[in-house]
Amino acid sequence: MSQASPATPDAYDFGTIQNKWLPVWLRMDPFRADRLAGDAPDSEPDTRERRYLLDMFPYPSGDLHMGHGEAYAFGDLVARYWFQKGYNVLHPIGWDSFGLPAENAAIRRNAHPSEWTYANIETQAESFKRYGVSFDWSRRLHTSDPDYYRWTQWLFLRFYERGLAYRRASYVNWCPKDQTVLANEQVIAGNCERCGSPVTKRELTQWYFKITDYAQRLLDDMGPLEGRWPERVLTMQRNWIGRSEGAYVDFVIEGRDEPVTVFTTRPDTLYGATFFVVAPEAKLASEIVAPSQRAAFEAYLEQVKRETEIERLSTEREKTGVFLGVHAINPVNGERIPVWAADYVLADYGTGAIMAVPAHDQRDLDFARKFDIPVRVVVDTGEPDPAETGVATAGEGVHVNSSLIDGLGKIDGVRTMIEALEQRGVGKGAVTYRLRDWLISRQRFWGCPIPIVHCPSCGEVPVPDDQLPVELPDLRGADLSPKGTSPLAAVSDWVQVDCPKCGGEARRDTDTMDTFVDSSWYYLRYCSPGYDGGPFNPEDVQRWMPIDQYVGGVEHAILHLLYSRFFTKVLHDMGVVDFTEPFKALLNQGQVVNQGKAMSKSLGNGVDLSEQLGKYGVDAIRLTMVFAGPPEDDIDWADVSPSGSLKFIQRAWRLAGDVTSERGVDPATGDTALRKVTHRTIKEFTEHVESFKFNVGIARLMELTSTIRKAIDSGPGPADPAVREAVEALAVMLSVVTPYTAEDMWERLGFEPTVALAGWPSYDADLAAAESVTAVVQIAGKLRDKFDVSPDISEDELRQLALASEKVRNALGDREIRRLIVRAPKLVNIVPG
RNA sequence: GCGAGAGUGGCGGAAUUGGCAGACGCGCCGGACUUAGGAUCCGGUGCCUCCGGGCGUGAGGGUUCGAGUCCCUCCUCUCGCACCA
Repeated sequence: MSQASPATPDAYDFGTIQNKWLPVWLRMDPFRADRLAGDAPDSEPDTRERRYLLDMFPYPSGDLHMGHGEAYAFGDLVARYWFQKGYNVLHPIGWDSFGLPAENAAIRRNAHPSEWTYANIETQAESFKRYGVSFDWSRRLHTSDPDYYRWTQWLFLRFYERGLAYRRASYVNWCPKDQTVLANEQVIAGNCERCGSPVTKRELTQWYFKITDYAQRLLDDMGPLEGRWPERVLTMQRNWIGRSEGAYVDFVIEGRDEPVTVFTTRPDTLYGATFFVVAPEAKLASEIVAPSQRAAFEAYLEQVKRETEIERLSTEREKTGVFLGVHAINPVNGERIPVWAADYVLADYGTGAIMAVPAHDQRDLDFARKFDIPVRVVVDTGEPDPAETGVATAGEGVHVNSSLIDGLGKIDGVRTMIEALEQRGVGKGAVTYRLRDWLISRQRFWGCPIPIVHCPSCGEVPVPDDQLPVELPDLRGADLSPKGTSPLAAVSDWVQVDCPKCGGEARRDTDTMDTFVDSSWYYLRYCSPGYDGGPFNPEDVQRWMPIDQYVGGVEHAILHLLYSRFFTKVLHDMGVVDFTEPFKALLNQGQVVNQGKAMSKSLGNGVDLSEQLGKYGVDAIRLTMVFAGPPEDDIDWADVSPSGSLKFIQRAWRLAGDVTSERGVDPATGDTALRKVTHRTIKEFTEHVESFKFNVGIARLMELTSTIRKAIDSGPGPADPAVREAVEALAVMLSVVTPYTAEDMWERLGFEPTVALAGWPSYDADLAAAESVTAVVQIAGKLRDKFDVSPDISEDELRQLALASEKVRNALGDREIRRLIVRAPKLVNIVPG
């Protein structure tokens, strides 16, 4: 098509149209936020109502792909709709430009990560422009720019001051391929979120953000997001945070002064505790192990450390463990119970130790049966004895063998037991969360350096604000290959630094931050991109935030979205923003797949966006994405028809060339039947856009297009003002999906660019209202006749019409009418006797 | 195992409060115009049919004058979490 002869008045050629309008738009730059305010400092402000639409910014891995094509088609549709509605719209773009792929590419090519990164950014920027996305290019940012990461570091230091950034030694997730640690959120089913390698554990000292301090608020603040975020994202976040209620209980360990606290959700089963388990990696385990058992314990610990997360998490796996040679004292009955180390207890959840109640917890029962530990029933649920069946009775029942709570049910038992524990000072009611602190340090080069100096005499010293940014050294040509420690550690003249506090010799922290830190605040930077008095200008953030509509993939349901919510709450507590949630509404677009499977090189089913654009043009591809189905559903490229989209676009475009009436003629003198369709379409398309039912909206535009075609060819003809009215409205509505075609139609209709700011068409409610509706007559619920009636027909009139119908009387025969339901104006149901 | 969501033609998908099932598109069939058609336009297209009609929204039951929609049981699929005490 694009290779065909250049566009003549009757031949649509998308290549010609794209080449014609793209330079015009770039020159006009029509999508600047605050567009009505001049650039002069004393100019009037843009007082229109503001809307902030944000698409999740891309990672610059090569050119844009099909997934980008889909996501940005949806985001752009909404943004362009808001522009047409006359809002002052902020629709920015930038790049999440730190990250491992750049580093790995640099290692392969023996180049600097920035070369690969910034080259890809330029490629993507050009592709976005060609794709016709309505960005405000003046606000572009890259998280790998020192101007940006200076403020990432600044924020880190504010977190540090507030005790929300800290370092500790712990067993952490380790990706052996990427040679770096990972946050809990970045381990997907035991595998590295990035590269898919099985994750192992390592004991390392790492930086954390104390997101657990915000667990309850992260839960509570989801209330207002209900209905405006996808339900499944909210559910996933709730599950991830994982609040659970129960109690802390203190157990004395023989030979140790300090009692050991455990968390349990079933304090009511305390009398059924027959052993005690400590996580092998927990410090406690090696502290309390008896000398006689130390060798056995250490062998076990080695074995546990070798296991990958996948092996460890497998539910079929047999329980393992080792007796530690000591006993704990049950605080309610003084009973001595053996203490074991077993890896089914996690070191970093609760207190890393549990009381085991095998009768009423399946995991404890599995363990007890394997190691011949007694099972004592303390809740009678009416089910058979767990010791015999091997099935723990975890449900509700009446307490037995439990002294002070005998005879009580679960709820009363829990309450009474907590009261008793509190009275004796050996426990208390408690809430814990599954959420862990966010591990943010990474042993890689291409990220934001952690602005901390380690001084032999002063300890951790923050880099003073006026010395930010701590810039990455130019490691061109250096060895970046992963070695398990940051490549920065090898750059001695970068690492060695004077201590900001005492001036003595000190060393920089050599880890870089998780790139999810960079992306946790970029949406704030967009509000005042050049600002150098802080990460953002609070006044500008006040004006634009929170984001009215966020658009992006569901793969960030927890990761990025949870982190950003956390950041926003911290900034709120710092007093610099007055909102607590960054994203008022969220739209998750689905994935583009091919032949039922995710596109991948190994499957050979990849579809290249730029190739599709070359074949069908930008508009047809965008339309195909939007028309394929609901935005949140996956699109199988094998099931959709870009050529069908192109056909429709051409049909619409030709209409503009057929209009022969002049601009500005009063459409009221035009054909009423066509006007009704036009106005009803405007009404419905608007509603469908507002409710994100874009595919249904497009269907209405297709119907309008057919109707106009008929009006021109076999109706009132091309000179009728109603035809012009219809085509103008069609062009403006299409502009949110197929901007090039719409612009060209607009020109053919005699207007100047740009159709993008032409203003959304309004509709006449009388014309949009249906003049007649189809009433149906059923007999016993089966359709027997239908006819057109006025929408405001009375029940009586409708009943008369129905009973008078020939078809109805035939079908009814001589049966009695037992009941008659009339729902004017749509339905009559006759129930025969 | 736990949690969430979804099952509608050959396909993608439509269907206010329960009220014409299958909008729109793809594909397919037929026609027009053509030297030609992988262009364009027009028409048809859920299944069965003795052409009266009958049957149809994963299966079975229920509520109702009326169920794709509400309730119960089951089946299948997708996604998330996965020893969280």
